[in-house]
Amino acid sequence: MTVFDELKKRGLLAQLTDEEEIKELINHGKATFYIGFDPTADSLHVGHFMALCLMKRLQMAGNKPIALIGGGTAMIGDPSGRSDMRSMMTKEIIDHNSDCFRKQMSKFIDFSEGKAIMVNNADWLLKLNYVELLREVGAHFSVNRMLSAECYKQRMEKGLSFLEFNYMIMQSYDFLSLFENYNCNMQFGGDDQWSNMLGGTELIRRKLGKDSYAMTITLLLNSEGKKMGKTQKGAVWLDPEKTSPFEFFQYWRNVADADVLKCIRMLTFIPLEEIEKMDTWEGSQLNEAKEILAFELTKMIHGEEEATRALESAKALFNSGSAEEMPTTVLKEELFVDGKIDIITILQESTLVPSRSEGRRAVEQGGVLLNGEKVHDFKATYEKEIFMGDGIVIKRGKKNFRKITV
RNA sequence: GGAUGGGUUCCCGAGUGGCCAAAGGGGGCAGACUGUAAAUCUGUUAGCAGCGCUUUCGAAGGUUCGAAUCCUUCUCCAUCCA
Repeated sequence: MTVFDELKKRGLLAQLTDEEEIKELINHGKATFYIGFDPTADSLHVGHFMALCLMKRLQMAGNKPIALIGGGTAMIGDPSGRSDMRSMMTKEIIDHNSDCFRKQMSKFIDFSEGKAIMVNNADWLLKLNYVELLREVGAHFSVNRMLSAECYKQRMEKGLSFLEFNYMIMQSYDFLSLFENYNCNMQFGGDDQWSNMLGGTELIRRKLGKDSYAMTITLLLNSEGKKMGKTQKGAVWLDPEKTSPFEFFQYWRNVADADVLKCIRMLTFIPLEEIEKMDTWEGSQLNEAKEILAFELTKMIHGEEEATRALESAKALFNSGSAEEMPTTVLKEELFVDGKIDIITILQESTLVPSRSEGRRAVEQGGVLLNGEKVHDFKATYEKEIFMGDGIVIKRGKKNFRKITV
């Protein structure tokens, strides 16, 4: 199967400027393409991961990827699909984030000589001269056209600053520079980038009279139409310091039935034939598929060892209620009063609850278990002795476990 | 620059002097049911040393026994006019 067909069958392709031409180029390894990543945080997340996978697949097919870190565009902030303005970041933070991105990306993509390159658009964007840019680039953009772009729709109601309005120009300029300096003839990205990417191909056509191509990948949405890879607490990060391998594993282990197969197809490298077999799975059998999904993804990002550990922990935890590998909290000596400690303090110390009030509620509603026994009284106190040795296992709700020792 | 409307808790949104820690919905959390899924039902959803206290309605001042609500200044947003 050709790369193009594979991408298509996995449901990764969203919009393309010229299907035939793109197919031809990427199937024969003739494309030099770029994907931009704005360093808006100090770690990549799942959305970036999809783009990196695409990069990897195309690299394996002999195409040359350019990973562009948006050190310059991050100074502006992409308004696409957003309902409010991004907070402005300082140069220092952007530089730091760029470094983090660079390190994480190197784990997935082979940047050795000739295989792929990494560039930072701060290198050319920050040097631009305003008037010159307006004459050279700005003249080729129609404000009317830009405003009618779908990506600004929400912002047309809430307000759009001139700063952000220029984002499209910057991204288009990036494509032009890469086209001229690196023979980059294609740009890929998330589907929300479509308008910005078209801006680039248009600019290249108008300035240089040459053809370039753009293709977007489907945004990973769940069955409710929300972006996946986000939790109440924020994004699911690739950095193990920000989202532990176990949490990462659990996120995927817990996706809805309706979303498992789609995730496996779009995110993993499992051969399509195998995925097709899973397609017939139903009911509780889908749990197996979820386990595969979680394991595969954890393996890709944190390595096989961590993935196995997460899998084992999860199994042990949900079957017997205990496990070797579990987030552990060590209680400090001063927390004990007369050799005792109360349940609320334990909950709070272990970060199972954010406040004492919530801890009290959790106990009152019967959501707290200590070594498998339901805690009925929020005033319950415990002797220091029971935390000795292996300690105890405390559980809040169905899925939050913590081991407590002294 | 001018006119008008507006900023309420995680989000949307009611509330125009005491009955307001603030209706309703969404989301979250917990319980029941289950398959670590979905749907449904129930409870809960500012913080604390539980029936009391402390902080909260864009910010700072003021009026009042008492302010989310009235006044002043500031600030931010939207719409219309320039």
